[in-house]
Amino acid sequence: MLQALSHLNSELVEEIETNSKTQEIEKDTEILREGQYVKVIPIVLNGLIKVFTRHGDKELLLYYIKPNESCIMSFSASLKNEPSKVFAITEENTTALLLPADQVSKWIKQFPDINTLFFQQYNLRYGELLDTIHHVLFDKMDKRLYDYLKEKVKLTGKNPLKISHRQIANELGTAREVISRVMKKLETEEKLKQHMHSIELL
Amino acid sequence: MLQALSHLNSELVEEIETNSKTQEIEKDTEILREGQYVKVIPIVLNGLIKVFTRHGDKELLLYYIKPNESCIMSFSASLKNEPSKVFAITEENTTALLLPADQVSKWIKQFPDINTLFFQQYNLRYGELLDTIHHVLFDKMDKRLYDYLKEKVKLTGKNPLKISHRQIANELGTAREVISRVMKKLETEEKLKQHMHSIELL
DNA sequence: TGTAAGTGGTGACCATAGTCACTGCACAAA
DNA sequence: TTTGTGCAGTGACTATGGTCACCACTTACA
Repeated sequence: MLQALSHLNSELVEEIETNSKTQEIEKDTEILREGQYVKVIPIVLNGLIKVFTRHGDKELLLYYIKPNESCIMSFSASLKNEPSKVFAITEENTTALLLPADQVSKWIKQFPDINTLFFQQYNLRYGELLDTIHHVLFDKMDKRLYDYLKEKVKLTGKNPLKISHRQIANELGTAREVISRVMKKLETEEKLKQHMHSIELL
Repeated sequence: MLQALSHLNSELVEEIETNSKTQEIEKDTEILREGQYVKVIPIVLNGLIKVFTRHGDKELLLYYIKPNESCIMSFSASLKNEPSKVFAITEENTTALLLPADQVSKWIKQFPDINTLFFQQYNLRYGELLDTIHHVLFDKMDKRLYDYLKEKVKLTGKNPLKISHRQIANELGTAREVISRVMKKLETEEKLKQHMHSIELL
């Protein structure tokens, strides 16, 4: 049985399993475009989905959807039949369980248990957005970059990371040159602090 | 009957009315402190609640809870018995309906209809946080200040606004001097544009 | 093998806004 | 009247980071 659903009513789990389909999604697939209407709620089984926002040609990473989490904001969007305000893209090859939005509305009434799970997911995203705000407003680039790299290594399990300065700049909403500069600064600083040697690029 | 609840099951409305109490809260009352555990979910009947976050001695306005809205994040916090990550303060004299958190958990299972309302509230807050992120990261101070003033006039219905530069600076997460400067710049600019004359301070 | 595209490094410059220090002003309490 | 307190205005300085121009290096592929 699916671990993500392990604490739910078995009747509901059966419903979910018969009405949803598991899908393999290749790395770097855009699965949600801003302004798009949402018809499925994905639950990540494994892999990693990146959620971000855009403004002109600047982007900003909002958070990742990790295994056993769902992209709950899809659901809100689907509820009001509103277009999405964010983008989502697979950061790794990802397997996801796709719940049809209309079914989910039904299940919610039929199996109120599922709500606890949904509320938790909402809460999680709210907290992550709040963290993002703190980073953007209160932290300098050096701290933002350092935290970003640490998080990335932790999430992907990859070290060295395979990512270009340009990509990093996008995700942090800044320019490539800035990343170059700050990266260099971090490297020299961190040699002293004995931290940085555990994170490498390329 | 309460307008906020008008589209709910009448049995539920009765439950709510007998188990919740309406409370008058005076302007400038701190109703939620960061790190506090949450036991009631307020629904604003009239007045205005300001929700903000803090980092050191810097603050940032996140959003307002307007009449017929609820502070849904309280609920998430109460669910996991987690401390709150934000602050809330009444911006005006406010009347709120206080739903006991433990009762709400029960109602959710008993009256699944209430979920639609909750999900909508979540969605609203998520969207507002996203807007806040956009303002902070993508907009310059002049635009941020202008939008802030417009919004404030709209919400409070007061013009001229009674608010000090210091307060504005707090809510925008910047310094008083910056507000002074930008305010002056806006005033001269806006005389030309024929916009600003509709918003005044003091 | 030569060319194009992508990547990173770097110096110079600029704009925004955060900080500091000080002024003047209004109002209220002593 | 004097004094204290809070608010606003302002010039000077600084720091951060965004922008521009350009170079060097690698890789792919035509």
